[in-house]
Amino acid sequence: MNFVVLGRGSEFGSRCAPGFLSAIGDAVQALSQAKQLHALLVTADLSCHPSLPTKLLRSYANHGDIVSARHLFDQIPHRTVLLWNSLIRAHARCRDFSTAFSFFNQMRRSGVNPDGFTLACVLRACAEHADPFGASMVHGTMISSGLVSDSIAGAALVNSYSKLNFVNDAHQVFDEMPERDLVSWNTMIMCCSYGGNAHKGLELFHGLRESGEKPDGYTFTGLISCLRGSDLACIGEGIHGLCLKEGYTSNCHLRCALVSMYSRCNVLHSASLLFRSLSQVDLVTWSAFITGFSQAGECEESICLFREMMTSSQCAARPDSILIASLLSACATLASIRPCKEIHCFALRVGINSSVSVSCGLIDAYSKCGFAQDGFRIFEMMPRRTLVAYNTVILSMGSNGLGGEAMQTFVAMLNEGLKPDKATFSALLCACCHSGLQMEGRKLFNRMHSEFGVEPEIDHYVYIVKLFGMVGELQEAYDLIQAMPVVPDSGVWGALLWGCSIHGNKELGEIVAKKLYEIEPRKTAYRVMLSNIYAVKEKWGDVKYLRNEIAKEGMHKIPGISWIENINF
DNA sequence: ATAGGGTTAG
Repeated sequence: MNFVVLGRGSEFGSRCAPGFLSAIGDAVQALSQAKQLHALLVTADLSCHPSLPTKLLRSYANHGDIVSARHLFDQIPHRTVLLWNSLIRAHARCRDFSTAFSFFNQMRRSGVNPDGFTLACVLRACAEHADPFGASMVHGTMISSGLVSDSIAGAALVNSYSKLNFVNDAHQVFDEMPERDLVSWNTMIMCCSYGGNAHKGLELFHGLRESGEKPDGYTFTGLISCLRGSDLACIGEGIHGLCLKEGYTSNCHLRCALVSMYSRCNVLHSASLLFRSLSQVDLVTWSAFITGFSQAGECEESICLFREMMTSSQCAARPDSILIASLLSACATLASIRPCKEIHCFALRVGINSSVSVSCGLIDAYSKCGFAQDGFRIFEMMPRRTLVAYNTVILSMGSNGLGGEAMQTFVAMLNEGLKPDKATFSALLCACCHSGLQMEGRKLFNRMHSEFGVEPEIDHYVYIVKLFGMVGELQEAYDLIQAMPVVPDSGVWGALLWGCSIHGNKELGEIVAKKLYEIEPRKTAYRVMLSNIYAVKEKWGDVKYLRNEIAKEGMHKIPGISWIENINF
Protein backbone atom coordinates (compact mmCIF):
# COMPACT_ATOMS: atom_id res chain seq x y z
CA MET A 1 0.00 0.00 0.00
CA ASN A 2 1.43 3.37 -0.74
CA PHE A 3 0.91 6.84 0.54
CA VAL A 4 -0.67 8.21 -2.62
CA VAL A 5 -3.47 5.66 -2.54
CA LEU A 6 -4.02 6.10 1.16
CA GLY A 7 -3.70 9.84 0.84
CA ARG A 8 -6.96 9.99 -1.09
CA GLY A 9 -8.60 9.16 2.22
CA SER A 10 -7.37 12.42 3.64
CA GLU A 11 -9.80 14.26 1.43
CA PHE A 12 -12.24 13.38 4.14
CA GLY A 13 -10.27 15.66 6.44
CA SER A 14 -10.08 15.36 10.16
CA ARG A 15 -12.85 12.81 10.25
CA CYS A 16 -10.29 10.11 9.49
CA ALA A 17 -10.24 7.36 12.05
CA PRO A 18 -7.05 7.34 14.20
CA GLY A 19 -6.14 3.88 12.95
CA PHE A 20 -6.43 5.09 9.39
CA LEU A 21 -4.06 8.00 9.94
CA SER A 22 -1.67 5.68 11.66
CA ALA A 23 -1.66 3.42 8.60
CA ILE A 24 -0.81 6.46 6.51
CA GLY A 25 2.08 7.12 8.88
CA ASP A 26 3.50 3.69 8.08
CA ALA A 27 3.33 4.39 4.37
CA VAL A 28 5.21 7.71 4.49
CA GLN A 29 8.20 7.45 2.24
CA ALA A 30 9.24 10.89 1.06
CA LEU A 31 9.92 13.98 3.11
CA SER A 32 7.20 15.88 1.30
CA GLN A 33 4.69 13.21 2.30
CA ALA A 34 5.78 13.54 5.93
CA LYS A 35 5.24 17.31 5.78
CA GLN A 36 1.77 16.86 4.29
CA LEU A 37 0.84 14.48 7.03
CA HIS A 38 2.32 16.78 9.65
CA ALA A 39 0.06 19.61 8.47
CA LEU A 40 -2.93 17.33 8.63
CA LEU A 41 -2.02 16.20 12.09
CA VAL A 42 -1.78 19.74 13.43
CA THR A 43 -5.25 20.66 12.19
CA ALA A 44 -6.66 17.46 13.69
CA ASP A 45 -6.79 16.68 17.38
CA LEU A 46 -3.26 15.51 18.18
CA SER A 47 -4.19 13.43 21.20
CA CYS A 48 -6.39 11.20 19.06
CA HIS A 49 -3.45 9.59 17.31
CA PRO A 50 -0.85 8.69 19.93
CA SER A 51 1.44 6.63 17.68
CA LEU A 52 1.32 8.91 14.65
CA PRO A 53 3.65 11.65 15.95
CA THR A 54 6.28 9.02 16.71
CA LYS A 55 6.06 7.62 13.20
CA LEU A 56 6.28 11.08 11.71
CA LEU A 57 9.19 12.02 13.88
CA ARG A 58 10.99 8.87 12.84
CA SER A 59 10.30 9.69 9.22
CA TYR A 60 11.82 13.17 9.63
CA ALA A 61 14.82 11.67 11.38
CA ASN A 62 15.28 9.09 8.61
CA HIS A 63 15.41 11.92 6.10
CA GLY A 64 17.85 13.84 8.28
CA ASP A 65 15.39 16.70 8.79
CA ILE A 66 16.19 17.39 12.43
CA VAL A 67 14.60 20.85 12.38
CA SER A 68 11.17 19.49 11.44
CA ALA A 69 11.59 16.67 13.94
CA ARG A 70 12.23 19.18 16.75
CA HIS A 71 9.35 21.37 15.57
CA LEU A 72 6.97 18.43 15.66
CA PHE A 73 8.26 17.36 19.07
CA ASP A 74 7.59 20.83 20.48
CA GLN A 75 3.99 20.69 19.25
CA ILE A 76 3.19 17.51 21.10
CA PRO A 77 2.10 17.97 24.70
CA HIS A 78 1.92 14.31 25.76
CA ARG A 79 5.31 12.76 25.14
CA THR A 80 5.53 9.00 25.33
CA VAL A 81 8.71 6.96 25.76
CA LEU A 82 8.57 6.10 22.09
CA LEU A 83 8.44 9.76 21.10
CA TRP A 84 11.41 10.63 23.31
CA ASN A 85 13.29 7.65 21.94
CA SER A 86 12.72 8.78 18.37
CA LEU A 87 13.99 12.26 19.17
CA ILE A 88 17.06 11.00 21.04
CA ARG A 89 17.84 8.52 18.28
CA ALA A 90 17.42 11.24 15.65
CA HIS A 91 20.20 13.26 17.27
CA ALA A 92 22.40 10.24 17.91
CA ARG A 93 22.08 9.34 14.23
CA CYS A 94 23.61 12.58 13.08
CA ARG A 95 26.27 12.13 15.75
CA ASP A 96 25.06 15.03 17.86
CA PHE A 97 25.58 13.01 21.02
CA SER A 98 25.64 15.87 23.48
CA THR A 99 22.14 16.99 22.39
CA ALA A 100 20.98 13.38 22.54
CA PHE A 101 22.26 13.17 26.09
CA SER A 102 20.67 16.43 27.16
CA PHE A 103 17.29 15.24 25.82
CA PHE A 104 17.74 12.09 27.87
CA ASN A 105 18.14 14.24 30.97
CA GLN A 106 15.09 16.33 30.02
CA MET A 107 13.13 13.16 29.55
CA ARG A 108 13.99 11.94 33.01
CA ARG A 109 13.17 15.31 34.55
CA SER A 110 9.76 15.23 32.87
CA GLY A 111 8.99 12.00 34.71
CA VAL A 112 8.97 9.65 31.73
CA ASN A 113 10.83 6.42 32.46
CA PRO A 114 13.36 5.30 29.86
CA ASP A 115 13.14 1.82 28.38
CA GLY A 116 15.86 -0.48 27.04
CA PHE A 117 15.91 1.28 23.67
CA THR A 118 16.40 4.71 25.25
CA LEU A 119 19.28 3.48 27.35
CA ALA A 120 20.92 1.65 24.45
CA CYS A 121 20.84 4.84 22.43
CA VAL A 122 22.21 6.97 25.26
CA LEU A 123 24.92 4.42 26.07
CA ARG A 124 26.09 4.55 22.50
CA ALA A 125 26.27 8.30 22.83
CA CYS A 126 28.44 7.92 25.95
CA ALA A 127 30.82 5.57 24.15
CA GLU A 128 31.13 7.87 21.14
CA HIS A 129 31.64 10.86 23.39
CA ALA A 130 34.30 9.16 25.52
CA ASP A 131 32.12 9.71 28.57
CA PRO A 132 32.66 6.91 31.11
CA PHE A 133 30.93 8.97 33.78
CA GLY A 134 27.77 9.13 31.67
CA ALA A 135 27.92 5.39 31.07
CA SER A 136 28.18 4.57 34.76
CA MET A 137 25.33 6.98 35.44
CA VAL A 138 23.17 5.08 32.97
CA HIS A 139 24.36 1.84 34.57
CA GLY A 140 23.07 3.17 37.90
CA THR A 141 19.72 4.04 36.32
CA MET A 142 19.53 0.53 34.96
CA ILE A 143 20.11 -1.02 38.35
CA SER A 144 17.58 1.17 40.10
CA SER A 145 14.92 0.67 37.44
CA GLY A 146 15.48 -3.06 37.00
CA LEU A 147 16.50 -2.62 33.35
CA VAL A 148 19.87 -4.19 34.09
CA SER A 149 18.42 -7.52 32.97
CA ASP A 150 17.04 -6.05 29.73
CA SER A 151 18.92 -7.80 26.95
CA ILE A 152 19.13 -4.77 24.65
CA ALA A 153 20.24 -2.28 27.30
CA GLY A 154 22.56 -4.93 28.77
CA ALA A 155 24.32 -5.56 25.46
CA ALA A 156 24.61 -1.82 24.91
CA LEU A 157 26.16 -1.39 28.36
CA VAL A 158 28.73 -4.11 27.62
CA ASN A 159 29.51 -2.42 24.33
CA SER A 160 29.78 1.00 25.87
CA TYR A 161 32.12 -0.11 28.66
CA SER A 162 34.34 -2.04 26.27
CA LYS A 163 34.62 0.88 23.81
CA LEU A 164 35.56 3.10 26.74
CA ASN A 165 38.25 0.59 27.65
CA PHE A 166 36.58 -0.35 30.91
CA VAL A 167 37.17 -4.00 30.18
CA ASN A 168 36.57 -5.26 33.70
CA ASP A 169 33.25 -3.45 33.99
CA ALA A 170 32.20 -4.80 30.59
CA HIS A 171 33.06 -8.29 31.76
CA GLN A 172 31.24 -7.93 35.02
CA VAL A 173 28.05 -6.77 33.33
CA PHE A 174 28.33 -9.61 30.83
CA ASP A 175 28.93 -12.22 33.54
CA GLU A 176 25.96 -11.02 35.55
CA MET A 177 23.52 -11.00 32.64
CA PRO A 178 20.68 -13.44 33.33
CA GLU A 179 20.52 -14.44 29.69
CA ARG A 180 22.99 -13.64 26.96
CA ASP A 181 21.82 -13.26 23.42
CA LEU A 182 24.06 -13.46 20.38
CA VAL A 183 24.58 -9.69 20.34
CA SER A 184 25.92 -9.73 23.89
CA TRP A 185 28.33 -12.55 23.06
CA ASN A 186 29.50 -10.77 19.92
CA THR A 187 29.96 -7.50 21.76
CA MET A 188 32.06 -9.21 24.42
CA ILE A 189 34.22 -10.93 21.77
CA MET A 190 34.78 -7.60 20.02
CA CYS A 191 35.75 -6.13 23.37
CA CYS A 192 38.65 -8.63 23.44
CA SER A 193 39.74 -7.48 20.01
CA TYR A 194 40.20 -3.87 21.22
CA GLY A 195 42.67 -5.06 23.84
CA GLY A 196 44.16 -7.73 21.56
CA ASN A 197 43.28 -10.41 24.07
CA ALA A 198 43.14 -13.41 21.74
CA HIS A 199 43.02 -15.99 24.49
CA LYS A 200 39.94 -14.48 26.09
CA GLY A 201 38.29 -14.03 22.69
CA LEU A 202 38.76 -17.70 21.84
CA GLU A 203 37.49 -18.71 25.25
CA LEU A 204 34.34 -16.64 24.75
CA PHE A 205 33.86 -18.14 21.29
CA HIS A 206 33.98 -21.56 22.88
CA GLY A 207 31.49 -20.44 25.53
CA LEU A 208 29.16 -19.10 22.86
CA ARG A 209 29.11 -22.44 21.06
CA GLU A 210 28.61 -24.31 24.33
CA SER A 211 25.61 -22.14 25.08
CA GLY A 212 23.96 -23.41 21.91
CA GLU A 213 23.90 -20.09 20.06
CA LYS A 214 25.07 -20.19 16.46
CA PRO A 215 27.89 -17.73 15.68
CA ASP A 216 27.27 -15.27 12.85
CA GLY A 217 29.34 -12.90 10.70
CA TYR A 218 29.72 -10.43 13.56
CA THR A 219 31.10 -13.19 15.79
CA PHE A 220 33.73 -14.24 13.29
CA THR A 221 34.72 -10.68 12.49
CA GLY A 222 35.26 -9.98 16.17
CA LEU A 223 37.14 -13.21 16.74
CA ILE A 224 39.46 -12.66 13.77
CA SER A 225 40.18 -9.13 14.97
CA CYS A 226 41.49 -10.53 18.27
CA LEU A 227 44.39 -12.33 16.58
CA ARG A 228 47.84 -10.77 16.35
CA GLY A 229 51.37 -12.10 16.00
CA SER A 230 52.98 -15.04 14.20
CA ASP A 231 52.06 -17.49 16.94
CA LEU A 232 48.38 -17.11 16.15
CA ALA A 233 48.68 -17.49 12.37
CA CYS A 234 47.65 -21.15 12.57
CA ILE A 235 44.58 -20.37 14.63
CA GLY A 236 43.73 -17.62 12.16
CA GLU A 237 43.91 -20.09 9.31
CA GLY A 238 41.66 -22.46 11.21
CA ILE A 239 39.05 -19.78 11.79
CA HIS A 240 39.29 -18.73 8.14
CA GLY A 241 38.50 -22.34 7.26
CA LEU A 242 35.50 -22.29 9.58
CA CYS A 243 34.25 -19.10 7.92
CA LEU A 244 34.55 -20.73 4.49
CA LYS A 245 32.63 -23.76 5.73
CA GLU A 246 29.87 -21.65 7.23
CA GLY A 247 29.70 -19.51 4.11
CA TYR A 248 30.55 -16.14 5.65
CA THR A 249 33.39 -15.15 3.33
CA SER A 250 31.19 -13.09 1.06
CA ASN A 251 30.74 -10.71 4.00
CA CYS A 252 32.74 -7.60 3.22
CA HIS A 253 33.58 -6.76 6.85
CA LEU A 254 34.75 -10.27 7.50
CA ARG A 255 36.96 -10.45 4.41
CA CYS A 256 38.58 -7.19 5.38
CA ALA A 257 39.18 -8.48 8.91
CA LEU A 258 40.83 -11.57 7.38
CA VAL A 259 43.20 -9.50 5.21
CA SER A 260 44.12 -7.46 8.23
CA MET A 261 44.56 -10.54 10.44
CA TYR A 262 46.97 -12.20 7.99
CA SER A 263 49.06 -9.02 7.93
CA ARG A 264 49.07 -8.73 11.73
CA CYS A 265 50.14 -12.36 11.97
CA ASN A 266 52.98 -11.66 9.52
CA VAL A 267 51.59 -13.89 6.79
CA LEU A 268 51.73 -11.26 4.05
CA HIS A 269 51.65 -13.96 1.41
CA SER A 270 48.20 -15.13 2.53
CA ALA A 271 47.02 -11.54 2.89
CA SER A 272 48.02 -10.91 -0.74
CA LEU A 273 46.50 -14.14 -1.97
CA LEU A 274 43.20 -13.35 -0.31
CA PHE A 275 43.24 -9.70 -1.35
CA ARG A 276 44.03 -10.49 -4.98
CA SER A 277 41.24 -13.04 -5.12
CA LEU A 278 38.58 -10.45 -4.29
CA SER A 279 36.53 -9.24 -7.21
CA GLN A 280 35.41 -6.09 -5.45
CA VAL A 281 37.56 -4.19 -3.01
CA ASP A 282 36.36 -1.20 -1.04
CA LEU A 283 38.44 1.52 0.59
CA VAL A 284 38.63 -0.10 4.01
CA THR A 285 39.92 -3.37 2.58
CA TRP A 286 42.54 -1.54 0.50
CA SER A 287 43.47 0.36 3.61
CA ALA A 288 43.83 -2.82 5.67
CA PHE A 289 46.02 -4.33 2.95
CA ILE A 290 48.24 -1.27 2.55
CA THR A 291 48.60 -0.76 6.30
CA GLY A 292 49.36 -4.45 6.74
CA PHE A 293 52.49 -4.03 4.62
CA SER A 294 53.74 -0.93 6.36
CA GLN A 295 53.20 -2.45 9.81
CA ALA A 296 55.16 -5.51 8.74
CA GLY A 297 58.02 -3.18 7.79
CA GLU A 298 57.38 -3.31 4.03
CA CYS A 299 56.95 0.44 3.79
CA GLU A 300 58.07 0.89 0.19
CA GLU A 301 55.62 -1.77 -0.86
CA SER A 302 52.80 -0.03 1.01
CA ILE A 303 53.45 3.24 -0.86
CA CYS A 304 53.56 1.33 -4.16
CA LEU A 305 50.25 -0.32 -3.30
CA PHE A 306 48.75 3.10 -2.61
CA ARG A 307 49.83 4.24 -6.06
CA GLU A 308 48.32 1.08 -7.49
CA MET A 309 45.07 1.77 -5.66
CA MET A 310 44.91 5.30 -7.04
CA THR A 311 45.35 4.11 -10.61
CA SER A 312 43.16 1.04 -10.42
CA SER A 313 39.59 1.21 -11.55
CA GLN A 314 38.53 -1.15 -8.77
CA CYS A 315 38.31 1.39 -6.02
CA ALA A 316 35.65 4.02 -6.47
CA ALA A 317 36.07 5.52 -3.00
CA ARG A 318 38.56 8.29 -2.27
CA PRO A 319 41.26 7.75 0.30
CA ASP A 320 40.33 9.15 3.68
CA SER A 321 42.25 10.54 6.64
CA ILE A 322 42.77 7.10 8.19
CA LEU A 323 44.58 5.77 5.15
CA ILE A 324 46.61 8.97 4.73
CA ALA A 325 47.71 8.89 8.38
CA SER A 326 48.81 5.31 7.97
CA LEU A 327 50.78 6.10 4.80
CA LEU A 328 52.50 9.02 6.50
CA SER A 329 53.64 6.65 9.20
CA ALA A 330 55.22 4.52 6.44
CA CYS A 331 56.95 7.66 5.08
CA ALA A 332 58.29 8.40 8.56
CA THR A 333 59.78 4.90 8.78
CA LEU A 334 61.33 5.27 5.34
CA ALA A 335 62.66 8.74 6.28
CA SER A 336 62.05 9.57 2.67
CA ILE A 337 60.87 13.07 1.77
CA ARG A 338 59.59 12.37 -1.73
CA PRO A 339 56.69 10.08 -0.84
CA CYS A 340 56.07 12.28 2.20
CA LYS A 341 55.52 15.32 -0.03
CA GLU A 342 53.54 13.19 -2.47
CA ILE A 343 51.10 12.15 0.27
CA HIS A 344 50.95 15.68 1.71
CA CYS A 345 50.04 17.14 -1.68
CA PHE A 346 47.46 14.45 -2.12
CA ALA A 347 45.90 15.31 1.25
CA LEU A 348 45.81 18.99 0.24
CA ARG A 349 44.16 18.17 -3.08
CA VAL A 350 41.36 16.15 -1.51
CA GLY A 351 41.02 18.58 1.39
CA ILE A 352 41.80 16.31 4.34
CA ASN A 353 45.10 17.95 5.27
CA SER A 354 43.56 19.63 8.31
CA SER A 355 42.27 16.39 9.82
CA VAL A 356 43.87 15.87 13.22
CA SER A 357 45.33 12.46 12.44
CA VAL A 358 46.72 13.63 9.08
CA SER A 359 48.31 16.66 10.75
CA CYS A 360 49.92 14.44 13.39
CA GLY A 361 51.18 12.09 10.70
CA LEU A 362 52.64 15.04 8.75
CA ILE A 363 54.42 16.49 11.78
CA ASP A 364 56.01 13.12 12.49
CA ALA A 365 56.87 12.31 8.88
CA TYR A 366 58.45 15.71 8.19
CA SER A 367 60.44 15.43 11.38
CA LYS A 368 61.75 11.95 10.59
CA CYS A 369 62.63 13.02 7.03
CA GLY A 370 64.73 15.89 8.42
CA PHE A 371 62.29 18.74 7.80
CA ALA A 372 61.09 19.35 11.35
CA GLN A 373 60.34 23.04 10.68
CA ASP A 374 57.68 22.12 8.12
CA GLY A 375 56.08 19.96 10.77
CA PHE A 376 56.11 22.80 13.33
CA ARG A 377 54.27 25.02 10.85
CA ILE A 378 51.58 22.39 10.50
CA PHE A 379 51.29 22.16 14.28
CA GLU A 380 50.90 25.93 14.56
CA MET A 381 48.15 25.92 11.99
CA MET A 382 46.13 23.20 13.68
CA PRO A 383 42.85 24.62 14.95
CA ARG A 384 42.49 21.91 17.60
CA ARG A 385 45.57 20.34 19.16
CA THR A 386 45.13 16.95 20.73
CA LEU A 387 47.34 14.97 23.08
CA VAL A 388 48.77 13.02 20.15
CA ALA A 389 49.57 16.27 18.33
CA TYR A 390 51.47 17.61 21.33
CA ASN A 391 53.29 14.31 21.86
CA THR A 392 54.30 14.23 18.22
CA VAL A 393 55.60 17.77 18.12
CA ILE A 394 57.45 17.40 21.46
CA LEU A 395 59.15 14.29 20.10
CA SER A 396 60.02 16.10 16.90
CA MET A 397 61.59 19.00 18.83
CA GLY A 398 63.42 16.64 21.16
CA SER A 399 64.89 14.41 18.48
CA ASN A 400 65.99 17.47 16.52
CA GLY A 401 67.94 18.89 19.46
CA LEU A 402 65.39 21.49 20.53
CA GLY A 403 65.13 20.42 24.17
CA GLY A 404 64.18 23.84 25.51
CA GLU A 405 61.36 24.21 22.97
CA ALA A 406 60.12 20.73 23.88
CA MET A 407 59.87 21.75 27.56
CA GLN A 408 58.05 24.97 26.67
CA THR A 409 55.60 23.03 24.53
CA PHE A 410 54.97 20.67 27.42
CA VAL A 411 54.04 23.66 29.60
CA ALA A 412 51.75 24.97 26.86
CA MET A 413 50.12 21.57 26.71
CA LEU A 414 49.45 21.57 30.44
CA ASN A 415 48.05 25.10 30.20
CA GLU A 416 45.58 23.86 27.61
CA GLY A 417 44.32 21.39 30.21
CA LEU A 418 45.61 18.26 28.47
CA LYS A 419 46.72 15.34 30.62
CA PRO A 420 50.11 13.90 29.61
CA ASP A 421 50.43 10.15 29.03
CA LYS A 422 53.35 7.73 28.78
CA ALA A 423 54.17 8.80 25.21
CA THR A 424 54.45 12.43 26.40
CA PHE A 425 57.09 11.43 28.94
CA SER A 426 58.92 9.24 26.42
CA ALA A 427 59.12 12.24 24.13
CA LEU A 428 60.21 14.59 26.92
CA LEU A 429 62.89 12.25 28.27
CA CYS A 430 64.10 11.70 24.72
CA ALA A 431 64.38 15.48 24.39
CA CYS A 432 66.39 15.68 27.61
CA CYS A 433 68.79 12.99 26.38
CA HIS A 434 69.33 14.69 23.05
CA SER A 435 69.90 18.12 24.59
CA GLY A 436 71.82 17.00 27.66
CA LEU A 437 69.17 18.36 30.04
CA GLN A 438 69.97 15.88 32.75
CA MET A 439 68.52 17.72 35.77
CA GLU A 440 65.35 18.51 33.85
CA GLY A 441 65.07 14.84 32.84
CA ARG A 442 65.39 13.61 36.42
CA LYS A 443 62.71 16.02 37.60
CA LEU A 444 60.36 14.84 34.87
CA PHE A 445 61.02 11.20 35.67
CA ASN A 446 59.96 11.83 39.28
CA ARG A 447 57.01 14.03 38.37
CA MET A 448 55.54 11.60 35.87
CA HIS A 449 54.41 9.27 38.61
CA SER A 450 53.93 11.57 41.60
CA GLU A 451 52.22 14.44 39.81
CA PHE A 452 50.61 12.85 36.75
CA GLY A 453 50.07 9.25 37.82
CA VAL A 454 51.91 7.79 34.81
CA GLU A 455 53.81 4.62 35.73
CA PRO A 456 57.33 4.56 34.19
CA GLU A 457 57.77 1.78 31.63
CA ILE A 458 60.83 0.21 30.10
CA ASP A 459 61.58 2.96 27.56
CA HIS A 460 61.41 5.63 30.28
CA TYR A 461 64.02 3.66 32.19
CA VAL A 462 66.22 3.52 29.10
CA TYR A 463 66.22 7.32 28.94
CA ILE A 464 66.79 7.91 32.63
CA VAL A 465 69.69 5.42 32.68
CA LYS A 466 71.15 7.27 29.73
CA LEU A 467 70.80 10.58 31.58
CA PHE A 468 72.54 9.16 34.67
CA GLY A 469 75.21 7.67 32.43
CA MET A 470 75.90 11.02 30.76
CA VAL A 471 77.09 12.62 33.97
CA GLY A 472 78.91 9.49 35.12
CA GLU A 473 76.49 8.53 37.90
CA LEU A 474 76.79 4.91 36.90
CA GLN A 475 76.29 3.35 40.30
CA GLU A 476 73.03 5.30 40.74
CA ALA A 477 71.87 4.03 37.36
CA TYR A 478 72.80 0.46 38.30
CA ASP A 479 70.87 0.71 41.60
CA LEU A 480 67.87 2.16 39.75
CA ILE A 481 67.84 -0.74 37.29
CA GLN A 482 67.96 -3.28 40.09
CA ALA A 483 65.03 -1.61 41.84
CA MET A 484 62.91 -1.57 38.65
CA PRO A 485 59.44 -3.10 39.06
CA VAL A 486 59.69 -4.57 35.53
CA VAL A 487 62.40 -6.92 34.28
CA PRO A 488 65.11 -4.80 32.62
CA ASP A 489 65.70 -5.68 28.97
CA SER A 490 68.72 -5.29 26.72
CA GLY A 491 67.74 -1.68 26.00
CA VAL A 492 68.12 -0.65 29.64
CA TRP A 493 71.37 -2.57 30.20
CA GLY A 494 72.65 -1.35 26.83
CA ALA A 495 72.07 2.26 27.93
CA LEU A 496 74.14 1.60 31.05
CA LEU A 497 76.92 -0.07 29.06
CA TRP A 498 77.00 3.02 26.87
CA GLY A 499 77.45 5.12 30.02
CA CYS A 500 80.25 2.82 31.19
CA SER A 501 81.98 3.08 27.83
CA ILE A 502 82.00 6.88 27.71
CA HIS A 503 83.34 7.07 31.25
CA GLY A 504 85.72 4.15 30.88
CA ASN A 505 84.27 2.22 33.84
CA LYS A 506 85.76 -1.22 33.30
CA GLU A 507 84.46 -2.93 36.47
CA LEU A 508 80.77 -2.08 36.03
CA GLY A 509 81.09 -2.44 32.26
CA GLU A 510 82.09 -6.08 32.67
CA ILE A 511 79.15 -6.83 34.97
CA VAL A 512 76.69 -5.17 32.61
CA ALA A 513 78.16 -6.79 29.50
CA LYS A 514 77.80 -10.21 31.12
CA LYS A 515 74.08 -9.57 31.64
CA LEU A 516 73.77 -8.50 28.03
CA TYR A 517 75.50 -11.64 26.73
CA GLU A 518 72.83 -13.64 28.57
CA ILE A 519 69.93 -11.67 27.14
CA GLU A 520 71.24 -11.41 23.59
CA PRO A 521 74.10 -13.86 23.06
CA ARG A 522 74.31 -13.29 19.31
CA LYS A 523 74.54 -9.51 19.42
CA THR A 524 78.15 -8.43 18.97
CA ALA A 525 77.67 -4.72 19.59
CA TYR A 526 78.01 -5.23 23.35
CA ARG A 527 81.31 -7.06 22.98
CA VAL A 528 82.55 -4.25 20.78
CA MET A 529 81.51 -1.66 23.38
CA LEU A 530 83.30 -3.55 26.14
CA SER A 531 86.40 -3.95 24.00
CA ASN A 532 86.36 -0.17 23.49
CA ILE A 533 86.49 0.28 27.27
CA TYR A 534 89.50 -2.08 27.39
CA ALA A 535 91.13 -0.15 24.59
CA VAL A 536 90.81 3.15 26.47
CA LYS A 537 92.45 1.45 29.49
CA GLU A 538 95.10 0.03 27.15
CA LYS A 539 94.19 -3.53 28.14
CA TRP A 540 95.21 -4.85 24.77
CA GLY A 541 95.14 -8.48 25.84
CA ASP A 542 91.47 -8.22 26.77
CA VAL A 543 90.70 -6.39 23.55
CA LYS A 544 92.32 -9.17 21.54
CA TYR A 545 90.48 -11.84 23.52
CA LEU A 546 87.08 -10.25 22.83
CA ARG A 547 87.81 -9.65 19.15
CA ASN A 548 88.93 -13.26 18.81
CA GLU A 549 85.78 -14.46 20.52
CA ILE A 550 83.67 -12.54 18.05
CA ALA A 551 85.57 -14.03 15.13
CA LYS A 552 85.57 -17.55 16.61
CA GLU A 553 81.79 -17.62 16.98
CA GLY A 554 81.51 -16.63 13.34
CA MET A 555 79.74 -13.47 14.44
CA HIS A 556 80.29 -10.05 13.00
CA LYS A 557 79.02 -6.66 13.93
CA ILE A 558 76.31 -5.37 11.66
CA PRO A 559 77.66 -2.11 10.30
CA GLY A 560 75.57 1.01 10.73
CA ILE A 561 74.22 2.49 7.54
CA SER A 562 73.59 6.14 6.81
CA TRP A 563 72.00 7.34 3.67
CA ILE A 564 70.63 10.58 2.37
CA GLU A 565 67.82 9.37 0.16
CA ASN A 566 66.86 6.44 -1.96
CA ILE A 567 66.74 8.41 -5.18
CA ASN A 568 64.96 5.81 -7.25
CA PHE A 569 62.01 5.67 -4.94
C1' DA B 1 21.57 -3.06 20.51
C1' DT B 2 26.93 -5.68 18.02
C1' DA B 3 31.13 -5.59 12.80
C1' DG B 4 36.38 -4.39 8.96
C1' DG B 5 41.40 -0.09 8.04
C1' DG B 6 44.68 4.67 11.51
C1' DT B 7 48.21 8.89 13.76
C1' DT B 8 52.69 9.87 18.66
C1' DA B 9 55.89 5.92 22.03
C1' DG B 10 65.08 2.89 22.23
